[in-house]
Amino acid sequence: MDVPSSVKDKAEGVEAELEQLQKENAALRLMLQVMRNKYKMLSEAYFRESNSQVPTICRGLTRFDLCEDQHSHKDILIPQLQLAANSSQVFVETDPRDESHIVKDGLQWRKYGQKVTKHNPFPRAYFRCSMASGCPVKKKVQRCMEDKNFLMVTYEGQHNHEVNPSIGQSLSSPSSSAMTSISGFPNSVLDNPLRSAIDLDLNLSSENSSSNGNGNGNDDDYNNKRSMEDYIAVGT
DNA sequence: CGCATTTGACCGGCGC
DNA sequence: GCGCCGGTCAAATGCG
Repeated sequence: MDVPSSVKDKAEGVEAELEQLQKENAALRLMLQVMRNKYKMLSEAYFRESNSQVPTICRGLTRFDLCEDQHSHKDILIPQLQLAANSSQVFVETDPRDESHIVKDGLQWRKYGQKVTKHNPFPRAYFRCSMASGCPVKKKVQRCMEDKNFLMVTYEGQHNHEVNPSIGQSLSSPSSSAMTSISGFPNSVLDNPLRSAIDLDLNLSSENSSSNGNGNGNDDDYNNKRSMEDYIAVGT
């Protein structure tokens, strides 16, 4: 019983895409989980602080962390978001056995410390930007406790030098197969939480359309991708 | 030999 | 005041 090679190719293509989508789905689930945790912490902190009338400092919380329920807390969250405007967090999928803390984000970093923190058994590595002398940007890299396949990378500060615009693209290079920006990395234009969510969706589609081979897919591939996306869109 | 990394020591902020 | 914890420093070490 012969199966036409074109059908076989299609099936393989769909399988590959399915695998890719499953990876992305895992990344999104993880992100959602982290967001839930942070939102829970934030809301608890807010209700605690609002009782005592003491301003809440929410360093480390980012715009996208808060967008999930922004409509109900819009008024109180905005000042806190501005406090965190200089920091951002991304997730990078890596081999869980890889302990190098290396994230290929297109910048040069110099490691200056490593610590084991209380709530995460995995060591946290501290890096400084070494692309220009005196650049104040730092990043922290730590394996995500919820999913060992991901590194949590926290950037702080703004570069005092030119940053190649293509760096943003390198963030989702094959070496980091699922890199999901949580919020306002200085070189990514994420002006508001909703924009972040929209970008995320667009990335899913655009990554799919370029992830399968040379990026010059033929019409069949295109149709397969469309139907797969349509299928997923209907299913959600 | 120069530069990057490692790692224990140190410091400052915060809560009790 | 004390202890805990996260972040940084700096000497030792490794590597090209």
